[in-house]
Amino acid sequence: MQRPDEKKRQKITATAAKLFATRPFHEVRLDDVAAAAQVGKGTLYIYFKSKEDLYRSLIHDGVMQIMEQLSQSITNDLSPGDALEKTIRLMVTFAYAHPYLFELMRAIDSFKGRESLLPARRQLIGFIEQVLRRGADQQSWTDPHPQLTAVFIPGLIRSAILYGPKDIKEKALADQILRLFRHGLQKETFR
Amino acid sequence: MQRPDEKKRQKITATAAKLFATRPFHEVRLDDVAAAAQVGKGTLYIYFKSKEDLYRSLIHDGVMQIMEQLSQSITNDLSPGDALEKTIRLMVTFAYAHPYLFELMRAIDSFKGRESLLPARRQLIGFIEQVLRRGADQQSWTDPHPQLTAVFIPGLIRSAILYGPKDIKEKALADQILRLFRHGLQKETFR
Amino acid sequence: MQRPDEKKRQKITATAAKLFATRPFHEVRLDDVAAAAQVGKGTLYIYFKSKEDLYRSLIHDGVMQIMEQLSQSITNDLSPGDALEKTIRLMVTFAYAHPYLFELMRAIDSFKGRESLLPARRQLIGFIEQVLRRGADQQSWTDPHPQLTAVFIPGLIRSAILYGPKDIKEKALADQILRLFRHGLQKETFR
Amino acid sequence: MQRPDEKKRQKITATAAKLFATRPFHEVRLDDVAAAAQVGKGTLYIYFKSKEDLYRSLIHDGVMQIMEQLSQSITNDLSPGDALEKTIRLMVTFAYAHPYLFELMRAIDSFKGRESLLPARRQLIGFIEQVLRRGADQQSWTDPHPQLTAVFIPGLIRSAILYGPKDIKEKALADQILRLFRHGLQKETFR
DNA sequence: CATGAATGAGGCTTCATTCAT
DNA sequence: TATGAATGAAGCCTCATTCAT
Repeated sequence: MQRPDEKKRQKITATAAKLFATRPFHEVRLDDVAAAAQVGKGTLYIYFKSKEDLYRSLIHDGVMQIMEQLSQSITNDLSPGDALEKTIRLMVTFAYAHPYLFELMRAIDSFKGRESLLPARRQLIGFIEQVLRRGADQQSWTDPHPQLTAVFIPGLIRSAILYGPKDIKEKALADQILRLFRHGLQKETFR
Repeated sequence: MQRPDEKKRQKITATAAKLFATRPFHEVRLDDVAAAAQVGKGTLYIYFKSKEDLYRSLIHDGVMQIMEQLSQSITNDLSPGDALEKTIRLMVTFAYAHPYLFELMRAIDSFKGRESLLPARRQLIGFIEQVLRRGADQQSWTDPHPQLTAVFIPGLIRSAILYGPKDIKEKALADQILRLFRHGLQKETFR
Repeated sequence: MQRPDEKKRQKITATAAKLFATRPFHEVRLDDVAAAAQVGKGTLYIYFKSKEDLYRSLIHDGVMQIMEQLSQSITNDLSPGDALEKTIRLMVTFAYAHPYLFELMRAIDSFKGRESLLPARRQLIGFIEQVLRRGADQQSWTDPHPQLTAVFIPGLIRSAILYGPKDIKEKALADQILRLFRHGLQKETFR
Repeated sequence: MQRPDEKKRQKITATAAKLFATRPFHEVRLDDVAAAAQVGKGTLYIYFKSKEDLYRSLIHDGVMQIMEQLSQSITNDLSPGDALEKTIRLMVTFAYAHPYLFELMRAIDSFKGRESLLPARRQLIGFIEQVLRRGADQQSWTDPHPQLTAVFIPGLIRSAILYGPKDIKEKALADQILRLFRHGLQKETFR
């Protein structure tokens, strides 16, 4: 990803992320992106092939970052329970550090070439699924549909970030998700 | 002389829902909507103020329908557990019956007048929250953040519908969500 | 000019005149005309062939009315000076009685078929020209360009009505025009 | 890199003036303006906010030009009579040099924001009025309504240009107007 | 004759993309 | 590499006109 001026590329990326998160794709004008990033409009086309390419790059880069962090942190020597906890905490932390990413993923799967932008997301879901499968295989828990549960995790984070109470804290969110996965809503006495 | 026709409005609505669900807002052409609905382009503007108004109406109508079904089905004589189960099953059923709605809600919250279309969604979330609070109040379960949990429910359904395994069945999805809420992933010995 | 319902036709005409005088042609919607005239939109097409036909009719009818009044009042037994005075006073009176007409004539000559709507105006100008020529022929006055002077008269009235001081009275306007024609701005002593 | 080009703006202005003078506002297509000016359609919007803005600019610029010429030529050391003559000759000359302007002013006062474009016109009328008042003050002539007479002058020119004999010459027009202002139609014995 | 819902041609305008500088 | 003026395809929307009732 070494381009002529990596600094400038990142300035564009950061600016664009903000704008794309704030309004829907079709309301973001490249004029605005360029102005906000303090570069010429033509400059955008030096770093990105098109508006859609810029947009996809944002998502791709973001998801790739989570993926990298996950693959580094979630090693096979962790117990399945620890792996799941770490996965969730790491994703929640990431969501708070990159408040735009989950909002951005909003429309990602709807572009014409739907297939072309799933890979990064698929990888992420696949990774989570493996964590869940390991837990089921090792009988740490039971899950008839780990593939389904895997998509639940980003789904929960996204809905919390976008629609949840504004004052919810990172730790509270992670705890609540973990609580759900550990023992649902049931009374403490079940534990 | 013809009177404004509710049938025609619904034909447009149904057609538009399909198209808006298939591609992102900015890729849906009103020409196509009109053609698919077999009405003139101008006719759209008899029933809807603008493209965005049409889009918002779809969501609004859909969410309102869920709301109505919920308010009719979820009565206070149900036990909290039954109320939660019924809520989830009803929403999942609705999601399968209206495969476009959850897809549509994708971008809805990003339009300029964000505030203007949340009401319906807020109502829905508020309703779910009440169900959850009743359960907590009556000590059927414990939930430190019912407002957060409330947004989880549509979030789970949405992520399953959009990104889950294509062959997942309605019952399996509802069961999985219920399982999660009832006792998480745990076996007796979980952790 | 006997149509099915002459009352209704006149109501439309009167309403349309007001609207066309208030805004430029392209800003007057037939929807508005119909609503203001309290008739259905389709009804307009019973009385007029098209929007432009409606517009032209307004002018045509108005100019024809002036013409009729002029031909009745300005007879050959009048002295040229009296004829000119009567012509001017009559036109000014008409302008005050039909405040919209001169405003309406604004754009009349610019439509595609420019030639097709001049006739009424030409007749009017021609009539005034005859009055002027008679005065010149009978040596009541001198005018090297009676055809030019003829167009001056409606031009003066129009500019006074549209751009003149709002409080100018009918008599004052007629007097001022007559004064100009009689002895220009020159000092009273010339008289 | 190209800078916004005053030349290009003027090319557009000149072209548009021709077209707007030829047909009424609503029959002028911006496509045609762009094509005739040999610029892209979008280019129009770099220099003008909208079709109406383009139109108004034409008038405004034109009236401003007359104003400038007048303020430069009509100085207080001129006798009132000379000032009036110069004013009229200058305006007539301008009308012949810019055959479109008076035609353009046709509909100008009817747009929604009527107030917004009168300033230039008002200035012009105000200027003429001053010339007339000076003459009256210095007893060069008598005029009970200089404000009315002031609007007469552009009114006369306009009607002559638009409706007068096609072959009338610039000098003949100015002479005729001057004759009118100097001593009306009278022969020594008029009336 | 009267109506107003329906139509669709066509306009204005936007905005991603290009390219001369 | 960087710029932003220029472009023109394409969309939303309007509104004169039609026609079923």
